[in-house]
Amino acid sequence: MSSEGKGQGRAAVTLSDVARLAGVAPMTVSRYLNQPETVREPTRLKVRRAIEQTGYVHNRLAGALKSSRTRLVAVVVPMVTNPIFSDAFQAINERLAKAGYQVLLGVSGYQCEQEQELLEVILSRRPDGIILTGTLHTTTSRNRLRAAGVPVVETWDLSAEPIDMLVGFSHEQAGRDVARHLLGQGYRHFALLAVDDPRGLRRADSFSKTLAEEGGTDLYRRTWQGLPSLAQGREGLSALLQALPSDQPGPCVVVCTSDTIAQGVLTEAASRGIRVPEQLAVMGFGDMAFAAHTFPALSTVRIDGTLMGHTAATMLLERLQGDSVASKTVDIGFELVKRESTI
Amino acid sequence: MSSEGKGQGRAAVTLSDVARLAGVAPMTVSRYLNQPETVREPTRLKVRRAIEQTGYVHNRLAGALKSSRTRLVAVVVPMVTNPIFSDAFQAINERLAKAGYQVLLGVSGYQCEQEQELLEVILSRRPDGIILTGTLHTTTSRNRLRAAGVPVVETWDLSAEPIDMLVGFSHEQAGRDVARHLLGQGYRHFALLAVDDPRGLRRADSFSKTLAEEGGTDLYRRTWQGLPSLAQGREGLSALLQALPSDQPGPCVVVCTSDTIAQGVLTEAASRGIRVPEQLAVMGFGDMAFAAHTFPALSTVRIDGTLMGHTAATMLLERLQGDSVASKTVDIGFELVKRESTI
DNA sequence: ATGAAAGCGCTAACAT
DNA sequence: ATGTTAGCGCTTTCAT
Repeated sequence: MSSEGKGQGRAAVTLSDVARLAGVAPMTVSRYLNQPETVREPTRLKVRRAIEQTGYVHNRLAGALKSSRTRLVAVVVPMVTNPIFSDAFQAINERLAKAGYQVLLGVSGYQCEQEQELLEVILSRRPDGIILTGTLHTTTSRNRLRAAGVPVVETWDLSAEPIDMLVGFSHEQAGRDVARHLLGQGYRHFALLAVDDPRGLRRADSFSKTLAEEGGTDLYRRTWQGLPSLAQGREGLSALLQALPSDQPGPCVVVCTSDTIAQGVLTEAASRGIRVPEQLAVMGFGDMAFAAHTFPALSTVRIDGTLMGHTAATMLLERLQGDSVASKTVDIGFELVKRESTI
Repeated sequence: MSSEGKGQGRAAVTLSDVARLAGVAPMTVSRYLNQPETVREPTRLKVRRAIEQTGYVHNRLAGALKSSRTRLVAVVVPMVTNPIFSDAFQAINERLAKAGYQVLLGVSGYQCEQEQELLEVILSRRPDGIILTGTLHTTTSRNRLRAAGVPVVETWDLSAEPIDMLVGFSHEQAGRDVARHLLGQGYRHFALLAVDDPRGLRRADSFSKTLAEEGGTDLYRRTWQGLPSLAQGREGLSALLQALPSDQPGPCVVVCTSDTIAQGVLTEAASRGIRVPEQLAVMGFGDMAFAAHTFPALSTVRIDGTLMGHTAATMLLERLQGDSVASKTVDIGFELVKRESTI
């Protein structure tokens, strides 16, 4: 190869090389790169040409070291394969990219010890900000984050004591509202299909508790480990049908902590010729893209992931630009969406 | 707040502070951090204590500047909300994290001009390696990448002229194999539902071409822009049914460039009481997690995203560790999975 | 509007 | 096994 790559060929082009070729000081090139408007057009032209000729690529590593601004934001998600996070993550990235920041990704695997290790690695990169999923962190993590003085946004939850900033919604309230809504529709028989993610579990518990308090009705419950899947929904309904008394007096609602599980329930129902919602009702969570297009269309709880991501990124950017010190908490709420899978 | 954050309080703790407190040279602390086995236990202990006392967090920014190794790998995906990439992305991240590398995320939005801009920003971070999606890049991008001398792995495709390393499968062959398989099963009436992503389109074109050459049969085709969705599948089948002659002599296969679209077709079929595969057959692509659990179970083309991601990361890491200069191409292949949605 | 000096915090290379 | 020296490539700060 004839390239002048850093690996094999000559030393990489530096800002000083560009400056020499352009006949200006290195500082002028730096200004051209960072605040072009402070450089006069004739000078800009010289610099531009020199950059083109040399094929110079700005080195933000060195700049960051001096200025202690990396323009890096670390985003920690539990699992990239869980589509519930995709919209928020996409929105975060979009917003940050537009503002000239880049995303350093961390995957915590739903474990706060793993998150703690991750955070150490992340902090060693000196990100300008950190966006976390959830409010469940080790004490060490919280202390380190505070000590580092990095702006932090926690997402997907509300908590009494955020590390710094927070955007999310109340999972307790979501569970409660679903229970009340279904009780209000006249349902008295419930099944709950959940995966063991911490927030989903809290919704489920809140749901059960509300039922116990306000309905006094029976509840079949099944919990899985890992990611929500169609298979769980199918399996869950099969098991439920076996557990159900044959003299079941009224229709049962299957409440799922994820739309994906709910879609599995609908699928299993279709495969058995069970009519939804007449014989069996189904409630999802998330209002993912497909929820409006299942058959029958899925009643669910809408979470606006895009809004959450956008809000999180915006809060962070505002803090990064201005100096508004106020810790802020934003409740983006949720919305019950009644479609055809429930009465 | 009483924290010693970089923002408000005192200056951040540096490696030299730790060294002073431990009564050793800065270099010894650096060794402790990077190759602890080269430091004797008594010294290690002193350093460990000093780090704990000061709450020191390693600054890899400065280290990277000196050593020109960032331990950063940039990963560019078209869209994080497209679940087809999730498994591969997850596998990449896992493999890299285990090896002490971190992922810098880039989202190209399926546009190679956008990718080009992204690449400039990415290169300014001096990543040790780059993993790209697809082989469609601007000439400028290819040149810059080569000039930078960064190891590059392109994924999700095979191409005559990779930039550096490559792992994927042949979309032409996939389209052809699907066509031949279905012709072999006796199908003569075809519909094709596609989204306009470049690789899906190539599969679709190859499929159509093979049909024209080897089957001479009719083909209904519909293409959407953007991400694959359930809604497209439902809409696509509705439109197809209207377009179909009422005296249709045999069953039709709906071939989709994504499992998600195929799931939509199954959903629409179920909602209309159309029996699959007797009255209508459906073929997906991807073998995503749900494909084995739809009703009926979806025949599809399996792509092992986890394997692809793992392979890509491993190739990169090998290059980063050893100095094997050989450009390598890996064909991970694909597999036709016959389930119940086709005969 | 441009330049000169100094140094961000670490590690490669070379001692000891 | 540990220490010393020098400097990575940029930007802050202070001149001009």
